[in-house]
Amino acid sequence: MGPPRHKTKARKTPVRRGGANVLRLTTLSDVAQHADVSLATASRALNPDSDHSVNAGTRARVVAAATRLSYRPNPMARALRTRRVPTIAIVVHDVSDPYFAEIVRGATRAASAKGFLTVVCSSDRDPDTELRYVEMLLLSRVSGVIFAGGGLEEANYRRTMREYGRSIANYGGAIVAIAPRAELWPAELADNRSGARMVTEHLLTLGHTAVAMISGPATLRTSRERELGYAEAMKGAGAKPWIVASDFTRAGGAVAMARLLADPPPTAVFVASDVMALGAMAELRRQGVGVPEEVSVAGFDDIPGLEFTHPTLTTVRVPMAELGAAGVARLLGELDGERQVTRVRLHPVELIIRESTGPVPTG
Amino acid sequence: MGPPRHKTKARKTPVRRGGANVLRLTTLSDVAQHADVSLATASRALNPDSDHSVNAGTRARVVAAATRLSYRPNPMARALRTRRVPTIAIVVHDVSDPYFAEIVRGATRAASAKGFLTVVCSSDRDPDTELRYVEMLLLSRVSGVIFAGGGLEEANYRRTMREYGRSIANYGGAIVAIAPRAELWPAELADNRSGARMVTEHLLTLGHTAVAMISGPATLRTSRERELGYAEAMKGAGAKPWIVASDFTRAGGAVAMARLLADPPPTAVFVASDVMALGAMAELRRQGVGVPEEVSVAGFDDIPGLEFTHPTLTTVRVPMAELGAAGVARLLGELDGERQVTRVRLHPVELIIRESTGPVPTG
DNA sequence: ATGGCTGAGGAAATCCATTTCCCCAACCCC
DNA sequence: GGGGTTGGGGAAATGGATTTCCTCAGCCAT
Repeated sequence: MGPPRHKTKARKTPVRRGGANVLRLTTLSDVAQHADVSLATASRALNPDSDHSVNAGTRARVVAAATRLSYRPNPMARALRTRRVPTIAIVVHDVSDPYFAEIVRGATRAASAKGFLTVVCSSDRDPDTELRYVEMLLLSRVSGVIFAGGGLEEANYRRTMREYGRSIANYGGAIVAIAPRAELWPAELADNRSGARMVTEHLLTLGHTAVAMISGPATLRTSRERELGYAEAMKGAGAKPWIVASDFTRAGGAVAMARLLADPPPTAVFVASDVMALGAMAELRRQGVGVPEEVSVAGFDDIPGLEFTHPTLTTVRVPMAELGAAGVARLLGELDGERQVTRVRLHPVELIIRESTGPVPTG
Repeated sequence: MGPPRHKTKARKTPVRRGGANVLRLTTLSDVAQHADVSLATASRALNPDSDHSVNAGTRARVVAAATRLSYRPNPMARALRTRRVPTIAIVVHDVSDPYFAEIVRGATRAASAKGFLTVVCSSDRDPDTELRYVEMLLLSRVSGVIFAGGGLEEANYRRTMREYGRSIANYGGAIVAIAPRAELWPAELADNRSGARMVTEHLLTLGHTAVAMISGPATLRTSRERELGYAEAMKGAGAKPWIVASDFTRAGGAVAMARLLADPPPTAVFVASDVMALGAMAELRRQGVGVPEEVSVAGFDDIPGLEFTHPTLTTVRVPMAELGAAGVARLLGELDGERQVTRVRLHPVELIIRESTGPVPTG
């Protein structure tokens, strides 16, 4: 191999410190030495996208050395220079909600395929928790943030979030939303409004006129979009909208359904999420109300496992995992500077008719 | 403030590069300048755990300056030096499985309270995927890894995993398991065996003698532990064990139950996970078998929402979120060098009796 | 008074990859 | 042949915090 031409400072004997045998992974300078080139050339040979060209032969030598030593760049050192960690973050309201869990699954899979790790942040729908998380993300210089939960309506929250967003953009990070947000970052959204309209129309077509809706908290934009679609369909049929708001949880669905059953009950209920719908169906069963014989129920999202409920639940399929993956793809695109023409892209949803909806009871 | 006594190299005029207005967060050297001390002193003043002492007055000056400038250490620079990122990882089989989702929720919450971000890795129960993830984690120098999914039985997997484990330990990272693993890292485990014994005994006490078990894949240690508890209880009652293995999914549960119903069916079934149990119950309903009138069903885990199934499901409560949190606590303890006397700590589980189990049918 | 120790602070090395300047040779064009 | 470009390579700065190694003053014991 001959004597090294460069005086890249030779490494001292293998480091040991604190008595412990510290692992030393191979560094770029090891590679440079073995390939008999300078650090700069080694770096350029391995990052071909640079503007500085490298002779093909030299590059081959470097690449060979890197392979032989199974060199992996230290992400931290790289991050310190490039000001970005090869990690993305996904901010959800609650990982243990099947809707978000599914999104997270899609996102992590897509991210890891591109060599990115995924940090998951559960805000518990609390503006302050969410802001604290985003601050941590910003300080850690994650490459990007995907907001999977709908935006919250609160003045301070909105202002601070916008500020953090600017900071992230400043260091070269990107932000993408896969749920409706006032800040209007580039977004990949499910077509909530159409979905709600479709499912409501399905219920109307079955002959129902007293179609109530159980919606989520008014502070969540997702609720509002789904309400909008419902209202449109109802208006189109000349029927009177009838909305009860509650939490996006099983218990929330049960409570709301109990409230609906107190008055002369509707013959059909559109529930703004499957999780709530499961709670609502449990309440109906508890009160001995037949589904769909007495009351039809439809949900939204198509979370996994609805084929195993009784009766199986009619719903609107939101491509959750695909949304997560699309969010990642969009994020990485933004990082590469690809400005999309359409800032907000709508993903189609699909009506899935199962057993929980049926014709209006006669008599 | 007077002329600075130290020649900490003064920052050049605010940086602008690439035309973009790049945000410059305050650095330690800013703090040092404002407090009129050297970089080293500033660092030591803000990290009091060091062996090098700092005069109380000096520390106060530094802290004041840091507060005034709202200084936040750059995690990447710190990581480069300390060889560890302030991030932990949790490796699960599938985030969208409610069992793991719940664990992840507990873990992320506990981690963020301590200032750590949490990356989530879903292995899909594939040894190679899991290994790939762990390699990424190792290269990223995460502070620690929590294995939330049971270990897989495969020669190459075990060997490589052990190797990666050594590497992680070498750079000062920690590993903790919250599911049984042959590698036997420090562990916080649910008492699977006792739980399985308890629930089986519950069924036996109700008068059942033909108690079958639907278990998970044989390659998963979690399955094996639960089988062990079941077998113990059966043997104790002089009853013959009867195990059918399947996937840890709703579909897997349904398939296994169908198989059990083909032969002269059991009067009670212990299902090794709630998710499988939901599938099993759906299959029973599909075939018109009454629960618990004809067949009693019990699950394991107590995933959220079982109060809303019909009938509500008897199960064994595993403190999932607490396990996640305990894993984080244990991990951070290990990082601080606290060796626990008990490498493996067992968390008690609790039998939750609901509607799906009842006395053996007469006649 | 002198050697040794401790408390407190500073300069500089370190972690490792990227990037900015330079430099040199070869080549091209008047 | 002189001046200008370009391809290819190197040295050193950079990013920001931690840590090692010094230094110095003050204090105690001999």
